[in-house]
Amino acid sequence: MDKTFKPAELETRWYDEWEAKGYFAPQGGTEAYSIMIPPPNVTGSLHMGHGFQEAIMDALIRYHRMRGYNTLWQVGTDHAGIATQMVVERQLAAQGISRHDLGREKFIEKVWEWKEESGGTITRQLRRLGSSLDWSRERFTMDEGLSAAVQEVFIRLYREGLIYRGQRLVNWDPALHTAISDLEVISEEEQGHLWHFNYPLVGGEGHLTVATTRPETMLGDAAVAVHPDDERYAHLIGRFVQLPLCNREIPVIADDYVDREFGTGCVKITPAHDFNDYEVGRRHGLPMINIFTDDAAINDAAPAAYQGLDRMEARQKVVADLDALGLLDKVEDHRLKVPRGDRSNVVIEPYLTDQWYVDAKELAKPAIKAVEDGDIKFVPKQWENTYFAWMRDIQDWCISRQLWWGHRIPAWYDDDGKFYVGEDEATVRRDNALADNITLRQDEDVLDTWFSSALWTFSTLGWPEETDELAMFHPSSVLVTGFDIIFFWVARMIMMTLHFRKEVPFHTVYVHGLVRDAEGQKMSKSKGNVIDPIDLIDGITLDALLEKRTVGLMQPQLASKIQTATRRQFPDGIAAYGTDALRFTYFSLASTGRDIKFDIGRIEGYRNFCNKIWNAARYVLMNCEHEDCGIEESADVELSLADRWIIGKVQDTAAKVEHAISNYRLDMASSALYEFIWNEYCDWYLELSKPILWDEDAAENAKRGTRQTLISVMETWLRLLHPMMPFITEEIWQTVGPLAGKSGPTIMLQSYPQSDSNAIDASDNEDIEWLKKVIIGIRNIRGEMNIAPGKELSVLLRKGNAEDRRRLSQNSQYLRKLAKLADISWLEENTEAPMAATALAGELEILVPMAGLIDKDAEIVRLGREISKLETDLSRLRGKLENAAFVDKAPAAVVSKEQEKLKAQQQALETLQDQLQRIQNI
RNA sequence: AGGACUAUAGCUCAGUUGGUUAGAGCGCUACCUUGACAUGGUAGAGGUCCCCAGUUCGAAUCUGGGUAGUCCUACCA
Repeated sequence: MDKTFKPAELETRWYDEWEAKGYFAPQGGTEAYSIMIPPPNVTGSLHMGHGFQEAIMDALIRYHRMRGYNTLWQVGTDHAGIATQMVVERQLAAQGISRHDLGREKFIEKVWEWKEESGGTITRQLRRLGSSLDWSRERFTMDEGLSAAVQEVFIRLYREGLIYRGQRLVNWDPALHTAISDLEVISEEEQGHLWHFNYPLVGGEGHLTVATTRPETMLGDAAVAVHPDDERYAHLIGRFVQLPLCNREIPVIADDYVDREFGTGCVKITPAHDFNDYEVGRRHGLPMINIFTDDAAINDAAPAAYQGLDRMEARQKVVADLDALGLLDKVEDHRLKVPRGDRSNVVIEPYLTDQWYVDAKELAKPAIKAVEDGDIKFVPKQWENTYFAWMRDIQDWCISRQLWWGHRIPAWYDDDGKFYVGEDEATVRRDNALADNITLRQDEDVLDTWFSSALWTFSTLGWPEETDELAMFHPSSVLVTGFDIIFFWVARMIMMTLHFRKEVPFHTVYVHGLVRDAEGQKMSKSKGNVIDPIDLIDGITLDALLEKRTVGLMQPQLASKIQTATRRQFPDGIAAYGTDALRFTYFSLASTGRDIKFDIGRIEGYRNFCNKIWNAARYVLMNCEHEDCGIEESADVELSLADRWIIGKVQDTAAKVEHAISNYRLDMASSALYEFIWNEYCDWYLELSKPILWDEDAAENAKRGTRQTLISVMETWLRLLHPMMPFITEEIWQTVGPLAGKSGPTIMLQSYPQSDSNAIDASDNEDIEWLKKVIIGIRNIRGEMNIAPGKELSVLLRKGNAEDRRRLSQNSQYLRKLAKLADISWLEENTEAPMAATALAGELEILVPMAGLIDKDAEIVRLGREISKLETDLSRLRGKLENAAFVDKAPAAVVSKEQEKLKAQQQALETLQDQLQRIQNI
């Protein structure tokens, strides 16, 4: 084995082998465990959030697979309607072509080409992460099977009256020319203005002043509203005002939607261009005057002077014209929330169109109940509130999109605009007895991407067929996802699955945090702070990283700023840390209810951990390979104290890991393993094994026992660690496994260690703790007194009880070796102790004679520090115990524990004070 | 406007039902290339657990009120 761990080569080697041998496929068994991957965008690439999420899922999957569940991790990708179409359109635009130049059919061909070309990126990256996905069942949301499921769901919902077509105000994206759902609109506060206009009253005297942030919409005004109880305007209700620029008269109406306190208390009502006004308009039977084209330019419903102007040009002209007429009262600065499309980033317009809707209210009812009843649990639980809040006030879901890439809506129109829903044109004709001479044309629109993702848990398993996979793996065990798509995806999956399967899609929703950069900023291309997980695995030079972060920016002027920041943060680029280190970093940060600030220092630490593991294996193999490790049942072995202790410790660790994973606390599982492997197994046990293995006088069965323990405990923790660090554990296990008597082609399919508390012996633990205390006491003196590490010491022991004597007699070998002692012996009663530095282990006094080694003043300082620590501690303890209320009311066990502590500390203090005095008196 | 989350060492974070001397990693200081490992070892320094009040014998932990930050939802023209 190499001296340092080199992940690159063995990772791909093992992944290829696992995949080729089919280990990722379900292995059979009666109890199922399944996870459906949140399908990434087929043309996308992996980001840190994916990396985090996949790592969590893979650990859960590997853990359950090893525990003998029939385990399926369903893989697949999403067609991501708008996102993908935009990419292809942008490519075409670079060649000066629009999708309309190509026509629908040709354009869709292009998209499929692009999918074939780029679709492998993300799946390749998923493999690099070690994800044990069942590639043999890979699905795509526009597969034949999934498309059939989409169609089935649409038609059935339509027939049940849960999908309908209607004319409503929608969020219209004037750049993409499509409706989008409320969730796809991002509203953020921006600086704007509030314009105050005077609308003259019809019949002469005076005017009403209205305020607006969007002056151009006045061209579509249908009324002015005041509050019904507003005395200022009560007498005007029912009269008319002259709508300037338009030569129309519009009524003054009363509606309690109006806030009397805001502005003038008069609101212009534009029913076709504002969601609130739309409702007011409906209540009052006002005309819906649409003044926009699809591009949000002014259409011919407006006065000729404005027709054809873009909305922003129209805004300026309206303001200028009103000003010219003396009707502009004033302009104020005003902060307002501006709605923008999450993809296009252009300002969204409320726009009156015909669209398809899902009656979400109806579907939400059982979906709410499922969570209320605990059929679905959120981890952490607080997300249930978020879910309820949204579901209880859910709005109908606009599912049609005016795009070409997606599932086309299975509806056909005749020339009268009458529509028919069905599988295909022929079926529609037949079912509706439509003559051949009636022309039918299919709805041009496609469905929202999330419509097909909502069916993901069951459509991937073959629904609407009742397949064996559905029976076995549905409902899935857990959904691992970010909170950002609880509404987009999680809620809709719950609704659709309950409706069509009458069962939940998953039993648990594990919601993880967002991965942010070191400053806590969201990672985004435009911020130039994106880290590609693959670059953490393979490493990347500074130049390549700079290139990656600045190429293809939407706003190229940001490039130099990004370069500066990148150079500052990664002056030498990024080192190659390997997949296992990256995964372990994710786990260590996966605590609940908290976003992750990605700190490069963490991954470095876990890279070192990999190296530690590697070298521990080298040590173990060096001592065990080609040696008798006592793997036969009948082997004559004697286990040392250290052997028995570490065997217990690994069981203890197994219990901790099991508990942590069952609570989705992968951070706790990872830290339990880290601490055990590094601080117990490597730091102590490997050291404790040396006195036996290297002692020529040691009995053969004792050596055999230690070898057996070395190898079997390592083999056990390799399996414990495998779900988190699949590669390094597999590589080492290949050699270690057989030496421990295990057979099988891969660690992946070995059984997961089940903790056995019988293996834990309390008195062995105490003995080792005692040993550690004595060794640390001596090392402390050594370190503080600057005694050369190689210098062998002669140490005396004093006081102490029978247990101390027993422990010394049984463990002096360990002490000599680990504390580098020439000699350790008891100071006989009545013998004068030499001048010495002192350490304490309970009652036991450990004396390191000073002769020539120790500086008197330094020891005085050291003792002084120890003493003052004890004194602070003691005064706190005394205060507590002198408090009658504490002694009376606290549980007896707590009180006696404090009393014992007090006693021990007092004794320690006295000892040290004596010692200090003696030294001072020299 | 409503709601959620966060605040612990210089940095990134643990701390499960209130009882620890408040922990880890990184960083820092000193010493050390000892036959697994300098991507290492040994020892050490470093904390007003955001602030204020309350409950309690006892609060980092529970309650209330602040402060700061992050986010979600709904929005006033």
